[in-house]
Amino acid sequence: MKSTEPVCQYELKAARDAMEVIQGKWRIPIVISLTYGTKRFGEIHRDIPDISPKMLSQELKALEENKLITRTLHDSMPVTVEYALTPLGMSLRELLNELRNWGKHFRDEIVGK
Amino acid sequence: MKSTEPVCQYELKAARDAMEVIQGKWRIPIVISLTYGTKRFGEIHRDIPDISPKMLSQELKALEENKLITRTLHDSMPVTVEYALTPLGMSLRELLNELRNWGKHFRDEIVGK
DNA sequence: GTAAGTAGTTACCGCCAGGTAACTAGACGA
DNA sequence: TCGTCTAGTTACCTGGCGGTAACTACTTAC
Repeated sequence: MKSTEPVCQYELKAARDAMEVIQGKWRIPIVISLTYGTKRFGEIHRDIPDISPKMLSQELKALEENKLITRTLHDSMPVTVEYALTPLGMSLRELLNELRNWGKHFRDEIVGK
Repeated sequence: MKSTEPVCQYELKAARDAMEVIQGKWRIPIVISLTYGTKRFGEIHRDIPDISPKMLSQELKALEENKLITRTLHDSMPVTVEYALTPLGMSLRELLNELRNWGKHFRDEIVGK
């Protein structure tokens, strides 16, 4: 028996691309937080209390580099910064839904039982 | 402004549960390989040539512990071992589809442009 | 007896994701 | 002038993910 599934090589690559962008402990939570609308640094931090400012800052930069979010600086009295999903970031919606659905399913099946 | 999205805490948790199981460089590729049917150690290895036997063995164990796959030993002439998806593993189908779809989309948008 | 194919295991090592703690810097209010 | 809000930055450290190489143990074929 030689190479088993030549077909799946392309499929594998696409899934890996997605995982690379999504990978890590904090990116998914950050994106989910932003699906509820534009938010400031501190607001995201309040949605995800156990992230450190260092990690939040670092992951926001990474997401911005991947064109999933935008960073907008407002010159208001105390300088505020607004983060928002780009269309590409919003296109994660379906994937996030499946992630949540399966997460619930998994918890019911394994942790629940 | 205080806590921003009390709703999203439950959603966040589910997505995190899913990510924890899926996380890492090799689990998704292994599961995808097994969606094409029951396979032996060497066959999976041929589908994913750049994984080392150590990592493959390690990740297969983790997937088995999470009840996503089963390991069956066959006492044939050369002992063979068959890995197969459990129903829970198969329930990843939709999530994997979204992962692939979005991976392609991302590649078109970012790498392509 | 030696090579090749089954399915792994073991030892060793490096890098970086992620955590903690402290610090920065400007503006506002008491 | 001290505390609090804004939004981060910097230094330091640890654990584990993942890589490489070598080795195990059994069977069949040459």
